[in-house]
Amino acid sequence: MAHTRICDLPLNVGLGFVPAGPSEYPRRIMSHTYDYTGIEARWQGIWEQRDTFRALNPGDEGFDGGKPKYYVVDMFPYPSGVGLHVGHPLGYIATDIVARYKRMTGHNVLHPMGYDAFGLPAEQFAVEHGVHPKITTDKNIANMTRQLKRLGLSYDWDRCVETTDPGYYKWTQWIFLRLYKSWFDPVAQKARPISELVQALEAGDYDIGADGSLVADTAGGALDTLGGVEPGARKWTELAPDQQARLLDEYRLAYLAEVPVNWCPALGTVLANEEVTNEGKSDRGNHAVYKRPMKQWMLRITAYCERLADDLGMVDWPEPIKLMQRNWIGRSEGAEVHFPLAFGSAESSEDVITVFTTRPDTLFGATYMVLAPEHPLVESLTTDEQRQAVNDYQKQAATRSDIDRQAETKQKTGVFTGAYALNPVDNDKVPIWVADYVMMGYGTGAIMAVPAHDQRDFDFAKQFGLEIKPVVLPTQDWMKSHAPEGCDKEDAHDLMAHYVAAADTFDAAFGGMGAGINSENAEVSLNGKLTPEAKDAMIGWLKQRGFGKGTIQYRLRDWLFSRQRYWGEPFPILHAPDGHIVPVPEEDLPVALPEMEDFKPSASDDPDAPPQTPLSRAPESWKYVEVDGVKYTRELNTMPQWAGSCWYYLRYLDAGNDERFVGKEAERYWMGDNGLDLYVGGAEHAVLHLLYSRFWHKVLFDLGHVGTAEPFGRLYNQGYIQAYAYTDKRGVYIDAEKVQEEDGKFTAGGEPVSREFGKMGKSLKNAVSPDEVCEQYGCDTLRLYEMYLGPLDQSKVWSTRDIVGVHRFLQRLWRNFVDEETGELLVVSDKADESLKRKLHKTIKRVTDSMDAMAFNVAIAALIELNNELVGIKTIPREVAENMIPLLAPSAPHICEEIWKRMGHDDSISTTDWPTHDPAMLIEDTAEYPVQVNGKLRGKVTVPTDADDAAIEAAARGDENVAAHMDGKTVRKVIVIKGRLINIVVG
RNA sequence: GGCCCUGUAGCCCAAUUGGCAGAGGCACGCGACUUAAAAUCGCGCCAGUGUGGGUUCGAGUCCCACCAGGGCCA
Repeated sequence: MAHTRICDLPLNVGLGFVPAGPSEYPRRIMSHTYDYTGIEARWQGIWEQRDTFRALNPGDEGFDGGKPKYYVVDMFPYPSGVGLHVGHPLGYIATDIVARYKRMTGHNVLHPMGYDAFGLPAEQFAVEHGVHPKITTDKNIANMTRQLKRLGLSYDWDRCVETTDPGYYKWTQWIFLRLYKSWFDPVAQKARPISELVQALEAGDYDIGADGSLVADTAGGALDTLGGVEPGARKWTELAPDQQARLLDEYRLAYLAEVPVNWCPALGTVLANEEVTNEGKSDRGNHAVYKRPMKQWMLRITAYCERLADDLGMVDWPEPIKLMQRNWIGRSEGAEVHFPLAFGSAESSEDVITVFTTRPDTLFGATYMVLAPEHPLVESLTTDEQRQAVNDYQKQAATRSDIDRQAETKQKTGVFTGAYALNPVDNDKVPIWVADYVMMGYGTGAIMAVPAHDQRDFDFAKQFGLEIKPVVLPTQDWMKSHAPEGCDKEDAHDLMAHYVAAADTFDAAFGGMGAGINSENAEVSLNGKLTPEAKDAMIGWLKQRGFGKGTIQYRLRDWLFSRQRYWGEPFPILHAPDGHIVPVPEEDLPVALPEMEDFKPSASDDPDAPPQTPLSRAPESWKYVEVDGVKYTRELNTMPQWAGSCWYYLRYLDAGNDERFVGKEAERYWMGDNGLDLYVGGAEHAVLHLLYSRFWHKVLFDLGHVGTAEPFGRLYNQGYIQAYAYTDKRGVYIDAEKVQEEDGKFTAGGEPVSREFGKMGKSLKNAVSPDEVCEQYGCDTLRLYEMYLGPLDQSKVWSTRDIVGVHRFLQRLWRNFVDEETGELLVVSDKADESLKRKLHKTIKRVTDSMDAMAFNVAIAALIELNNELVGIKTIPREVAENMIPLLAPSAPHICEEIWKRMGHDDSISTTDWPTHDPAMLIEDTAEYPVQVNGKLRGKVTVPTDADDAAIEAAARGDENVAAHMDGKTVRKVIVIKGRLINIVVG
């Protein structure tokens, strides 16, 4: 498929400079001052001309397989209409420095860039302005590419990917089909082709249980996780073909399901849980979101919960990000407990309420049960007397948001169903209530309430006068601070007696761990057992008696994968008239988006408005496909924005491949054993993109399409660039550029404004464009400034005022190397003197260490220091110049290329070897030791570097002031730390 | 409410990971150059590390509590 990608368009630096070939390198320049504009445009032209940063794949001509690989990727941007502000390139500059540094240390470096171009803003802009999203997207990509190229970033632009490119989303669709055509084998804990499930079923390895679960046909316990032996199990061969098809759909990793979804009428689409804020609003646009059932595509990410959590152990990521992912996955260990209904027979599942609890050890204290208002059993359980009250309550609950319902401070509400269940441990009748503090979406939508040991249950029980039975003995301290008036808080026995007799008189529930009390039946006793032990004992008993089992519960839900949008990937799916689903044959991919005039989503204020996808208005010729005389309808939803970003790092490896999503050899080489060597982006993607992406990667791994279990071996989060923002007296943001400062007061147009502070961006009107800075100071200055602001992973404040600091550094560097009067190079073949040489080697070490630690601010500081040293001398010894310029080259590549060229090198500095320091040059002949007496600095002594501890100690004792402080006291201890200090402890 | 991160000079930040608190930049002051200013060059200025405890011969660094700012989850 022939198509022109926007990022293929030629460089337009907008400076009237037409890139010249290397042979046309200008020999004479009019002015000899630091002409960053000319230098930067010239070198950017040369790099582009020479393909300097093209990365070779195995098999390419000139590929050197002997070098180690280094694959470094930025989280690719959304091509927004306003272009880049200086906050965006923070990470890009950092990865560029790493890429350039790694090239110089002998690595094959792959450093690509692309665009995540599907999504709401382009579509919304298109709707508002009547322009096709393709046109705005292309325009924005062209602009951002121009901005990025102007920063001198060493991307291999030949590998640029755009998620909206049919040549790209062909493979997004292909991967979707991999998910559709796979199932998750819970025994092997991996995805397998669905055809293997069919084979297993045909071979009779599994039977089908009454509830559709697979039941191992063998007696062995290995397949236990698939479900217990069920009496109503049927053979695969007994099923009708459509039943077989439906059964398979139950196991696919991509499946259609009628599920309660987050419906946002204002956006006219559904949203994933991850796209809904805590306030129950849409992440984008802050519109109201409602729960409603809809038939949607889902991806079975929950099958991978365990591996997604466990495999975080094998990647080098910031701990807080790992923690956030673990929290999001939300693994909790506990037990599933079946409560028989008081008047049921407990023979079939309908007569049982199943709950999940993390505290099975408190089962003896379960004095009532609560169902979520949406729980399917509410209808059948409720007695006639209570029906009216329950129905009213359900209606009322539907209007409250989940957050509202879960707030612990809020007063609890609820209503009795009139029905009872039996606590399996003692056959006590426990009332079944309906209350909205229990969510249908988590666990089973039903809980056993243990009011003595759960605060929400405690509040509820107090409010409705339900029994509070303590079954865990709290700590002394806890009882002391929560005991009611009238009991002796200093008397442990009195406290305990009070608690056991009347836990409801205490002012809170005890949720901690402790010894069991009141927990005994004929077969099991938890009394005296500590919580973990008690849990095990209870789970053992439950399992033995068939009342439950130990399970692991996850917070993560399956991924809602349909959107009612135009500007997204179409699904490669056809619907037959009889409702069954047929995947589009892979040779027919991509299913291209149809050309459409009207692609507006059907937005509405009415939460009950029926969802209508833009593609339902597509031309008939697109919507319907006839195969073998059957008229199929295409799937009319599109994929969410996250789809394209799930795998782009794989496409970079082999961007032009029309045969495969990525060539095997390219994938094996660049992904290596641990995936990406460095992945840099904002922490805001901690739980969305990074989780989805890992999930897809694992599926591809299971199916043998990629060779690593994890995609991103190392992750690094850059901080945000923040900036001052200003509001007028109405609280409206004012353009930061219009604000003036006088005597610490801020005004705009004569009106006083107040200063705030926040992440740079359009909404706070405090964005600074990199174009402005490049024009005024050059991009080398911008690059240095952004790195010099502070540690990369921390947020820092943009201050245009401070840019001059690094700019002065570059000017000073220029003057150190080039005579501004004559343009003459000031590098000479003289030897450097000893102290300068030492300084140089110290700098090499410091810069190298800092580069490895990604502490670019420190690396730059070290180079400024060395440069300041050179200010004092008229000419630069070549041995200094030859080392110093390469040290700076990754950070400020343009000026370094220019000086390098003038020093007589014809090759780009980017291919030069990174300097190495001579350890001998770091060793001084003598060392100065601070001498402490009792930890306080009392003197300094200078001794030969190779002096032994005794000699150092002797020298220290010889110091006059030290001796004075030791006078008349006994020396208790002498600590001599080689190369550090001496501490004499006296007393 | 829980968890995580951060707190060093007027400001941004270093500190070899437990070893002399100061590398660098900004701002400021003085001087040189200049008719003058800018630029440039030179010199100088300033904190005991948010607060209170603890561990240690020794704490910016480790532990506990609190305070402030930021983030994530409720």
